[in-house]
Amino acid sequence: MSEPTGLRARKKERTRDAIGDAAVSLFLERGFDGVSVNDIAAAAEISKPTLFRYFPTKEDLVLHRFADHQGEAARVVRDRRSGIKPVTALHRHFRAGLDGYDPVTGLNDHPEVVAFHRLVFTTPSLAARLTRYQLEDEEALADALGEGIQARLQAAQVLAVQRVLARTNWQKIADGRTARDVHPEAVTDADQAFNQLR
Amino acid sequence: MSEPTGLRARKKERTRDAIGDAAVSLFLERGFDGVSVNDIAAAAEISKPTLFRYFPTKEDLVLHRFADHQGEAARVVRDRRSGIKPVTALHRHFRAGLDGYDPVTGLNDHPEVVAFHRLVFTTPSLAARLTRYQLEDEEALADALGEGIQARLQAAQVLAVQRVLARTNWQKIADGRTARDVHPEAVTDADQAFNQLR
DNA sequence: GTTACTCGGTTAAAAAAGCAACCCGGTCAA
DNA sequence: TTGACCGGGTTGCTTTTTTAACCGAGTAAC
Repeated sequence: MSEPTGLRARKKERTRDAIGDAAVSLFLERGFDGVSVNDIAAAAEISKPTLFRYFPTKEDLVLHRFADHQGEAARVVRDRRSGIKPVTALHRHFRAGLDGYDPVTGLNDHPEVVAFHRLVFTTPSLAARLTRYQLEDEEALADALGEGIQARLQAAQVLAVQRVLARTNWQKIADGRTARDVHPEAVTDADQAFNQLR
Repeated sequence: MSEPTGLRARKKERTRDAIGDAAVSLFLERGFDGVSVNDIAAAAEISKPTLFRYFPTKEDLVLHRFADHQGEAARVVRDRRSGIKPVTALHRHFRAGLDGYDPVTGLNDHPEVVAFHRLVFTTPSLAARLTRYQLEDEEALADALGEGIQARLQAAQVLAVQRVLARTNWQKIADGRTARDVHPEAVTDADQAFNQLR
């Protein structure tokens, strides 16, 4: 099933994970600006140049978790079964994320996850960089949807919807509610939003 | 206190330990000839050339634990306090090893240690290589003792004594007795042997 | 009696990592 | 105002590791 991973690939992935995990846990502990890249490199037991070989900027040390979902929307559209409309496929995918309490839907009450979201949303440079990721995502989705202004508009709207839904869910959880408790209204919100898109 | 270990040195040491540990545990499990160097490299998650960069031959994967004590006798003689005769210093050092149940004295009943000794003593190529290590050790000790045939003879005798004592202890433990039980007679054996050397 | 393994060990080239030194913009103090 | 740090990144050079291919000896199959 899984590709025949050589030693090289396996170790690279491990190093990447080690850096990312060390970074996030330090950030959650002392805040984005309270941690230097030197600290992270030391914690991950790698050198500074190596760190920057894996992550181009300090921000990416946080956002790689979003970056890993990069292009997901476009993929969902491309891989949909024939006869299914793009928006429907995206709707179902989001719904599945909700049911699985996927962190990207905002519907996850693990303390670490909610702290992580707070970190991202309350650190300006991170929020800024995040929107850049979302723009790239939007372009990819637009390409998957077709050409012309119609596709671009729809892509923008879909991602805007997802963004709002995720933030809404996260906000409710940040206010102290549990994911299971919020789940029903998250579903109806999503149904309503996606239905309006059609 | 401890040397300023850079990343490089730290990782090298870890890699070496990983290889050595993987090798020994596989050998104990399936015997020296039941394990290929490829198996060991795979278990240690390194490539075959890397393995041979750390250990020149397959035998050394086992014997590095002895190699780590290489030159110890010579060092004991050189570092003895003034007024102490070499044989006395070596005697006291061996006695201290006995009291600390140092594996090199054979007086250690940890299952892993006794299995390890059996592995070494019952695998011809290992036993052969081990005597080569002991010869080097002997030369170093001879140099520490002085020059001429006198020093060489004494070095050979001291190491022969230690070898016999260690094997005797190990044999008793291999027969099922505990190290603590064997300890008193190990001490009297050592006292007798070293006294005869003077 | 080839052929085709396996196993210990080596080689050459290329990828990756380490190290030290550096650039640039900020900040704080003399 | 200068000068000395510290922060995020970068640059070159060296060391380490992976990879794939190979050698030479043994050995089992046909």
